[in-house]
Amino acid sequence: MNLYHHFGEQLTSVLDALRDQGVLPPDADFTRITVEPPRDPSHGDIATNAAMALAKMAKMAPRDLAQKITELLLQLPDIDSAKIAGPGFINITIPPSFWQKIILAAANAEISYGRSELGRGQKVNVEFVSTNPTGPVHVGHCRGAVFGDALANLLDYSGYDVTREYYINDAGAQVDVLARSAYLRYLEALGEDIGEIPDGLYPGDYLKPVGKALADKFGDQFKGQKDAEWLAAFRLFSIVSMMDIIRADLKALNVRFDVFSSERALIEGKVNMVEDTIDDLRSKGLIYEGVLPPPKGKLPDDWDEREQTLFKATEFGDDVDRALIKADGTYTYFAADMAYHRDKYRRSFNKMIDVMGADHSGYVKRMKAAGKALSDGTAELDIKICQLVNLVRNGKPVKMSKRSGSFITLREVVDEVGPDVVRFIMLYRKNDATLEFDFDKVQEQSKDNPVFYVQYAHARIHSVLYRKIPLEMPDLEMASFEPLKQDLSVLTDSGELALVKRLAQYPRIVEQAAKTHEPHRIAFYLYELAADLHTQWNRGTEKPELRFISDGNKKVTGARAVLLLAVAKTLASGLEILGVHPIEEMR
RNA sequence: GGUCCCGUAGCUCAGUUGGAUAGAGCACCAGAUUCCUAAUCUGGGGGUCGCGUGUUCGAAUCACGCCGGGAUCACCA
Repeated sequence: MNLYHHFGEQLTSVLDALRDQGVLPPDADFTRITVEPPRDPSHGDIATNAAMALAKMAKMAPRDLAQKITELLLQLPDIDSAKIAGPGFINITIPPSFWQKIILAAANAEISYGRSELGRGQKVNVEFVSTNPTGPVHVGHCRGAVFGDALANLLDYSGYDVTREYYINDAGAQVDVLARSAYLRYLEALGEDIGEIPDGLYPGDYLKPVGKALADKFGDQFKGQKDAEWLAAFRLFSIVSMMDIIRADLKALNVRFDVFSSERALIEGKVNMVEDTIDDLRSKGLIYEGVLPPPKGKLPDDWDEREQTLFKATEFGDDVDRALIKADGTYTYFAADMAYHRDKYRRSFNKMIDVMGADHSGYVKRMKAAGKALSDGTAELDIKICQLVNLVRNGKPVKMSKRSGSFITLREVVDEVGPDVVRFIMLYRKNDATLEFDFDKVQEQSKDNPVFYVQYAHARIHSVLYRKIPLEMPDLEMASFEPLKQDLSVLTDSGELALVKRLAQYPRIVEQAAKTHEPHRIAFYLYELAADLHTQWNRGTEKPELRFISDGNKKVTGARAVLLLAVAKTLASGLEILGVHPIEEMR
């Protein structure tokens, strides 16, 4: 039940009528018309710019056209008043009966109030995390993991057919390093003294169990053998082990995937898909052998000018053409990624979203160029960049040193503060703004902590509906409670109406968040809804007649219970999109 | 130097995809409150939306140019 869609349709019917009357030209364009809440609530419930947007086409002054529109609007049901304001805005107010419908829509368990059919079942692929399978998930990937998961939830909630996908980068040099590191641990498990892990190999303890497992599996048959003997087997075994760890790490954060795609499989399958992709592009005239100009400004000291196989990325908006084959003859990461995106496209994903870290921002243009080239412009590829997260403890930034292996893992953070806190905080900021994660603040049980604040609102309602009401007003016990039979016309207090109006915004917020691929909008909305709830709760301490449980007044309490139910369900719905549990009591 | 992101109240940040007098939290100031529907409440001050030009009925929002901060910059992933 989207208020603004409803009245948008009403408005369209009025405009159609005006077109039939000849007031508007037959080809009048309605696309610039908005139907939205006015910034200042005193202006009314709904505002439209229709008269201003159409004034030129109608060859009328905006206010004169507004007059014609309002006359027809006032003949419609569910419109109390329609007034012309300012340069030609039309401000509409709607009657209490309509607000009551919204409360019921939100309170009714049968309807998912915020869901929409925006996506119309369209397939969308959300690719995220996609970290190298060389160790546990680093805390730096936390944000992308949460963002991608929440975005997928959001799109699913908005009527898309969503696939969550992880691209395993198991074909580059790193996985060879992984295999060599595992080999050392294998020797260690066989009782050899391996000393310090040499520079350039992965030093982490997490490879010890892998070494042990390899020793159990292969015995000492590879001891002292050349790497050609064992490299491939060790690589495969290690990658599988690392993916087990990564999957478990992500699960701890309640992040889930539908599909794991392997980069190596693209190259080593029956058809070499990377080669196939390059052939494809070549037949479109988008591949050539050439020499790239060195980067402008400072020249890398080991700059080596040479001819390479290049993709004409500049034809699709990139700044330079991009290399596909490395000096050693293997494919670049980009070449494989093109093949991968072509694969997604061929799996009929016309809508793709890649979630990347800030360190990949330089990669966006070439990937978008690739998306256009591979789909002949028919695929929509959006790339979301998650900015850095700065960890803070005791008021000081947490320093991390990759070299010593003392990096902080996703698992450590989740174990310390819990998945709900990590998720909410990561989403309580726009994805392209840097974020501060303060271990002390995010665990604080006070209203300064937005996670606590929102969850507390939900718990408070639960306490009224499921603890207090059964004690004080057994007739309204939730098990047999019937929202439809309550008289909502008694909800007239300003704080109650504020809650209702906030509830009415929810479908619109979800829709905007889905359209812009910005789940943080949900988090901010939930904070505001929680604030309205807490405010009304607090007013009850001053004025007992405003308490949700009104002494001895079953009628009022019943109506307020419907409102609380609506607020709780909306909070739970939004939290569910964010992947945060709507807890029922504070511990 | 190129590219991308950011710049909004003292601080941390929203800002309805171009709308009316730009918002919230913290901090600050002034009151209330020791009560319980547990983990305060109410009110207030505070702004050149980095700067400038342009686009139009209308700009924090769009375009271009500067300034400041961050990320990144053949071949890695």
